[in-house]
Amino acid sequence: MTSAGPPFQFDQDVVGLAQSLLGARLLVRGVGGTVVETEAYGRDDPASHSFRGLTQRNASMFGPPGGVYVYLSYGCHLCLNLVGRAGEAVLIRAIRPEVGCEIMAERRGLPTGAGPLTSGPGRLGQALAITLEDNGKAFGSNEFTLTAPDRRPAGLLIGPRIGITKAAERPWRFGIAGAGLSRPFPPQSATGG
DNA sequence: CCAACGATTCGCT
DNA sequence: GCGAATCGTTGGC
Repeated sequence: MTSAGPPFQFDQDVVGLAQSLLGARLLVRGVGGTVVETEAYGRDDPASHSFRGLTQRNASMFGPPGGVYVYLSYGCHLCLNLVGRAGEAVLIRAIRPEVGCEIMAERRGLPTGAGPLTSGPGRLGQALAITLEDNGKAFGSNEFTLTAPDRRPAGLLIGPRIGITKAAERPWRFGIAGAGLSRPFPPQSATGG
């Protein structure tokens, strides 16, 4: 039919949310592609921005499920998150660029068709022109659309999260094998594919 | 108030 | 593979 897929279920455990996001079509102001890499950040999670409770920066993490949480990383990069249950969020680490590739390349300062557009949270934020103004907005709005895949994609990868020092042993990074990942997954983490 | 620290990326060795 | 860039948030004094 004309349906682009089932509605997305935001109100679920953040680990399941991070996995179910894989294969979804993400568009920000009409530009984007398919989510291929995510990380889960929980409420009682030393690596999470919400670990020490509500602050001004992480306030949107405690907002309604389906919200947009944007933060500035290393003073340079704006990273996009999907808010789940209170204090939980999914960092979108990589998408496969499909819609508006020329726009994304221009935003990244790269020639069309050359270089990584949206593999890595900082690159993705730049390619999708994410700003702190987007913090607190909602997925499902005109600006942020998210469509779940008809089927769970094959080739699920599971591994430890990237770039953190606390709770690094938690296998809360998820990806789709063979896609444009920000970094390779450790060996032996492929399942079902 | 001040110092330390990132959920990163890019360029150079 | 390693280190600088860069600045808001955080925690301690």
